[in-house]
Amino acid sequence: MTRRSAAAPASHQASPGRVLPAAFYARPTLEVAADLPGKLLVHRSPAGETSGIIVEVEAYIGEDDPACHAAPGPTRRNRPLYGPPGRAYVYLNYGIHALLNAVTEEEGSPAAILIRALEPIGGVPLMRRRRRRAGKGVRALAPDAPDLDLCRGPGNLTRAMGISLDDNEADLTGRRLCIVDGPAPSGEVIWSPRIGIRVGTERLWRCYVAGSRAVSGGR
DNA sequence: CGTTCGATGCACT
DNA sequence: GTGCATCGAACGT
Repeated sequence: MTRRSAAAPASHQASPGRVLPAAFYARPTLEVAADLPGKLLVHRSPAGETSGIIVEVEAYIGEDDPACHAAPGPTRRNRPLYGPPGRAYVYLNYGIHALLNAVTEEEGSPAAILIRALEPIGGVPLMRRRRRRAGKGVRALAPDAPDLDLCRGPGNLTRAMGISLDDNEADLTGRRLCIVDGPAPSGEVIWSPRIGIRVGTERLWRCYVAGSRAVSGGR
C-alpha cells in the first residue's frame, strides 16, 4: 500500500470548498456533529443556489434514544435512518415543516444529525423571497427581518433553501444538496440539551456556535 | 420579559 | 384518532 503523504487529510479535516465525502458521515454521530459547525450547506434548484454556514445541530442516535425516530424500530417513515451514511433524511413535522437530517454511522445503525440553523451566505435574496411567501400555516417573514433570521430554526432553514420532502434520501455528496468545508467556526462550539423535544432531554446532544445570532432557541 | 395556542399533513397504533 | 425533532402572533405580567 502506498501513500501520497504521511499527512494525507482525513475525511474530517478542513480543505475549503471540498464536498464532504460519505466517509465523513460514516463515523460516531457525536464526532460528526462536533465537526459540522462551520461547514457550508449548499442547495441548488431551478430557482437558484442557496448556501449557509451550519451553526447549530442535534444528534439523534439509535433505537435506545427515545427522541430518535428510530425508537419504535424500523418503519416506513424512518427507513432512511437505517440506510447508508451521507444521505439526507427529510420528514414533515407538525404537518408544516420539512426538517433536514444527515444520516450517520453505518447501514443498519439508525442515527442522524438534525441541521437546526445556518448563517446565510449565498442566495440571500432568494431565501428572503421564499420566506416572504406565506402558505400552509406558515406566516410570511417580516420584510425588515435581519438576514440572520432567514435560516434560524430547522423549519425556517429548509423553507429558505427550498428543501422539501423531495430531498428525502438525497445523496449529501451530490450536486443538488451537499455539505462542503467552510471556515473555522466563528465562536466556541458548545453542547447543550436538545430542544423542542419532550423525551431524551437529559442528553447533551445539541451542538452550536456560541454567540451566533443565527442559533435558534431563546436569545 | 413570559406563556398559550392555532395552523397543518402524515405516519403510526 | 393521536402526536409530533415548529413557528410566530397574541396575549399576560
